[in-house]
Amino acid sequence: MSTKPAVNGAHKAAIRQENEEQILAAAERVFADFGFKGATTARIAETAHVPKANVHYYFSTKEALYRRIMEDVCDHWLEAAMTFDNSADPAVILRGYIEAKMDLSRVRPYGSRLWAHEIIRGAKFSSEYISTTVKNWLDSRVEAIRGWIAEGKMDDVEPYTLMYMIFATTQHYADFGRQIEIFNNDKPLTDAQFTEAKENVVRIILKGVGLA
Amino acid sequence: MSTKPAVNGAHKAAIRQENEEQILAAAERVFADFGFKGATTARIAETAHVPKANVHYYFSTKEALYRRIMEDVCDHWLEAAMTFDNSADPAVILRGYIEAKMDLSRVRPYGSRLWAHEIIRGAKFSSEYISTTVKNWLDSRVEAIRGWIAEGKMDDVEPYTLMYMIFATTQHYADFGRQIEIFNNDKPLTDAQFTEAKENVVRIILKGVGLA
DNA sequence: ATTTATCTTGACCGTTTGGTCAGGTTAAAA
DNA sequence: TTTTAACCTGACCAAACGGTCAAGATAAAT
Repeated sequence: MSTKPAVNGAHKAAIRQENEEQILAAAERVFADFGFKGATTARIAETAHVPKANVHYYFSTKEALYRRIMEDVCDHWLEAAMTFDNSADPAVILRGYIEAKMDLSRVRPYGSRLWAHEIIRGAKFSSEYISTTVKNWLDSRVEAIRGWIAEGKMDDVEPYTLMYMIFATTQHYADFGRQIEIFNNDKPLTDAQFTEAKENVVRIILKGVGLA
Repeated sequence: MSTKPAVNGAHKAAIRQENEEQILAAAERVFADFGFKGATTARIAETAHVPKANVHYYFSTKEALYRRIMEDVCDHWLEAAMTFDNSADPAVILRGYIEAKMDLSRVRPYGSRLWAHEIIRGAKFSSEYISTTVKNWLDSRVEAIRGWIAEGKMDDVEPYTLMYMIFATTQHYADFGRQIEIFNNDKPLTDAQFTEAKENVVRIILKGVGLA
């Protein structure tokens, strides 16, 4: 019985896609909460509402699953990175990048936390990605900032320090979200509060480097 | 044979103290690197150069050891917090606090990383400490900042956002030290580089809030 | 209707984990 | 010198872990 005739093997493909997505979403949460070693396949399975053996059917090992999620996180990060183009006005570019990173922390906090775990642990899985892709991107932005400084468009600040400050502050809203929540009387920041925080971060940094 | 006569039970006490210190130092490193679940008692023992059973002789459980270290970390944090007094000039106070926190990240990076693990995981062991001691401290500093703003001494910025920015940026140099190292051509920041970073962080933030 | 390929899962396995303990050693007290 | 209290540790254990597998269910192809 059953089985929509459907075109080709559409149903099977849909099942696969839905299960993979469910497992990936669950794994992102669990890895973010407990780190690679602390996360258990049993908990990932439970969170995804599938039996543990099914997790291994779709992803051969725990490490394979972890690497796959790290790729996704990096893809999203690269997307935000692209908002930092070299064309327009420095103040516009920095504002856009800071806002994009703040929004990323708001919308995908688990990815940021996962990244934090990975780095604190010593970047065992991703040191190559950092030392190539990310470093190349960062170095080119640092050069852009040096150019702006040379043109007298902004203060003479150490560019890496500025970039680290942006990384740290924006990601703090994801990585230390629980702490912020406690300080905010055990309530998550409202959209209004978050928007206010975002505006203040932009304002302080832009003024701090002489762009306001 | 042997046994320096020594005064009273001085030798035994010294043995106890040295072993406890060795185990605590090892545990701080291992917990910081792997988080609570990821850290193993075997690895802590190995790092401390004592048999695993000896770890349990001095600290009943892994959790007891973890809690003890969290206390030590909090004590150090409180020390730095005390540099943020309400008396002097806002610029002097903020500069002093930022520098103290930067130095803490440099000298005791493991403590900062341990804290990061703890918060990312949801602050299971320390939410009470945060919602009482730390929150009281933070709220009183926020009030001080509001006072400075009211007196026209600095820009009208959202005080929590400013404090989070200071937390995030200063702790970034400990928590994401490995990432910074990779960006710095796989070499740890030299003292000169770190001093430059510290000065830049102070300068950008002070100017950013209208204190320079 | 039959075959084939994919999906599903309870039960199982070897390893690692936090923690225990008996029996020994060493140093302080009597 | 003897006794006592503290320190030390190899060997061990039950629980939890990542991963496997055989056997069944379901859907697509023939």
